[in-house]
Amino acid sequence: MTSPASEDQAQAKVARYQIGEVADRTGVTQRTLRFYEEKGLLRPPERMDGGFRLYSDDDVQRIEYIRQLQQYLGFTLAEIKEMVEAEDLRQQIISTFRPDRELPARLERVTRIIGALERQLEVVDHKVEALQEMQGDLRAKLDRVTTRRHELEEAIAEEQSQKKS
Amino acid sequence: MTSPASEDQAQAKVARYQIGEVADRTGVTQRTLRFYEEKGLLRPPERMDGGFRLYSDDDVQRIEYIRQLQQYLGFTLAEIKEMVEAEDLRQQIISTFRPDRELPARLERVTRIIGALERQLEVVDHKVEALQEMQGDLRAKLDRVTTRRHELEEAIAEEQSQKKS
DNA sequence: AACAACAGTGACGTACACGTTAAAGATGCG
DNA sequence: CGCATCTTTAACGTGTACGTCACTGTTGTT
Repeated sequence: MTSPASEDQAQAKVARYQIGEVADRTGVTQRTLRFYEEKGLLRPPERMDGGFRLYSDDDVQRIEYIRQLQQYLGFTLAEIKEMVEAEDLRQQIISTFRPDRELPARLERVTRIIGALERQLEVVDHKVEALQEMQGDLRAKLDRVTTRRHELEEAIAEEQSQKKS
Repeated sequence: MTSPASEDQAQAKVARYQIGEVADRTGVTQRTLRFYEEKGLLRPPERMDGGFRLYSDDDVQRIEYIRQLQQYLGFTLAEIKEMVEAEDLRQQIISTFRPDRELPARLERVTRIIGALERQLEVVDHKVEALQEMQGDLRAKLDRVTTRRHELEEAIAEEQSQKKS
């Protein structure tokens, strides 16, 4: 019974996926998954005996999060790395849940997380603002041009009716 | 009097800037300005006799617009090119302001502009939505973590007062 | 006219974000 | 057990968005 000191929680059904399946599920390539790991965006997943990567549902969620940040929001991988590192810190604190002792250390980590979150929020707020301004501009332009189309349509209709007469 | 058919509007004070000044004003490098021109993001500006580029206020505005799209909104230059091309079409229509004849052609151009604007709006709407969701998530996380900080602070304060007693 | 400072055009270099082989080992299935 | 399929690492290739020379030509100042 010399188990390597792990897996004691009732491991009911912690699903694990190989890289191929994760790639299919998330829509990113295997290469990209390894790349993200290399760059520190993903924590090194477990491995099976042969060395194959085994991803958890958490990992899958995180990959989807990364893609969101990248594709829809235009963050660079470096920025995303900072953001997910903060996320990691949060996870650590949650798992390190011995509710007393080392309170000052815990306080400090929490404070750092708050700082990171605040910085992220600032960036996001700024982007939202810029985008909403754009949205307004675009809508205004669209309105004006749509009006012009109506005018043109009417002008053409008039021309047609004049030809007929 | 065989002028090459141009410049008849009272050209009161159309300011022109050389590339260096434009670079300073907009914060982009000269190299980038030439690059944008090469890629079709900026219309080729006027030149003076020696070949130096002369930018207008319109050009400067456009450069700032491009930077907004790129930096805050995460559009690629290819996407931006599409967007500013639509803008160009609008300008052309405004300048080509002979109010009758060729009405169907004008209608078609207007319709194309509307299509482009609608596509842009769709993209922007999507991004705004994604960002606002993020914003909510971040705020929620921040709330939770801030609560935890208060708890920790109180716990520490308690510990302190116990030491004193 | 001389001269520094600025601007022009290539051409090559670079950082990011992956894609694409290539070669070798691991797994699943009949 | 054999064999196709999958996964591994390593190395090189690619497109985007510029940066960095290097060298030539242009402008403003004295």
